[in-house]
Amino acid sequence: MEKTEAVAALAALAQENRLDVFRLLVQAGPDGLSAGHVATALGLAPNTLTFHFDRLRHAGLVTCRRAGRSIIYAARFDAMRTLLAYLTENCCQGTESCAPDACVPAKPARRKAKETV
Amino acid sequence: MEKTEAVAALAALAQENRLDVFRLLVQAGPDGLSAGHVATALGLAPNTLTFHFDRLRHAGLVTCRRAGRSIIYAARFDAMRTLLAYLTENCCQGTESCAPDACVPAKPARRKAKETV
DNA sequence: CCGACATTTCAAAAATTATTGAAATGATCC
DNA sequence: GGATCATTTCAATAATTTTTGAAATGTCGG
Repeated sequence: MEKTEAVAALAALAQENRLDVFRLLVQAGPDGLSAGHVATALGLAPNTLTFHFDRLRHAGLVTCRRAGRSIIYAARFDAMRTLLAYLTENCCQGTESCAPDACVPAKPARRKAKETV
Repeated sequence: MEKTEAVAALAALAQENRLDVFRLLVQAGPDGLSAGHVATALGLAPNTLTFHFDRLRHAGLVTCRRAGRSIIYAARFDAMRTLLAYLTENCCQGTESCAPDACVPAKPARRKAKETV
């Protein structure tokens, strides 16, 4: 991942409304939500929301597709993972300062027997 | 983690120079680097760097301590992990859209027998 | 085709953020 | 104590970003 992309993605997330939007989409899963649904859920003006969607989309963090007269936005999970990996690249000089538990699923599947201390 | 903190941390990272600074500190490990060392490494004016350090510090992403006439800055790995976890909270509705490989260590220690495919 | 709805576009104003240069602080060396 | 080095503070300017309101586009149902 290039630095420019990472900055774009972080800048896209570094705003209260957009962070709300993105997390809502992340929690909604791959199927996404309509623009109107998001606007209602978060209480944002539709044109303001378009502006924020645009920034998220240009940052590569969401995709959109038309469905009838609505437009459905969805989080790009691959982009999110790439970003997280970029932040921790070559981290901690081999020390264990950085634990790998980045994904906290809604439904905890099953815990491993024991972590590598 | 509160939304406000997350926005602060993301905003702190959403700037080219600060992202460089933070990643340099992340790669330097828990011991950190002096302000001057960072300034030289990245070619930044010392007062500009102070401004950026301040933002990183207020966002809780770095700590600083004095050592002689230098001041040593270090990444806060705990804060980084908390932020990453916040982004992926309750993610993907149980689908596997979000993989857990957030930490890519500099020196690959030893590979586990087999990854969970 | 017309009316209603969902979303986007455009332009301007308001707010926030980054960089700069000069001067101040604090620690060390002689 | 005075010179020197490392970093910070302060104030001003420059640049970017967010919000707003009004009008436009595209889609559907009758």
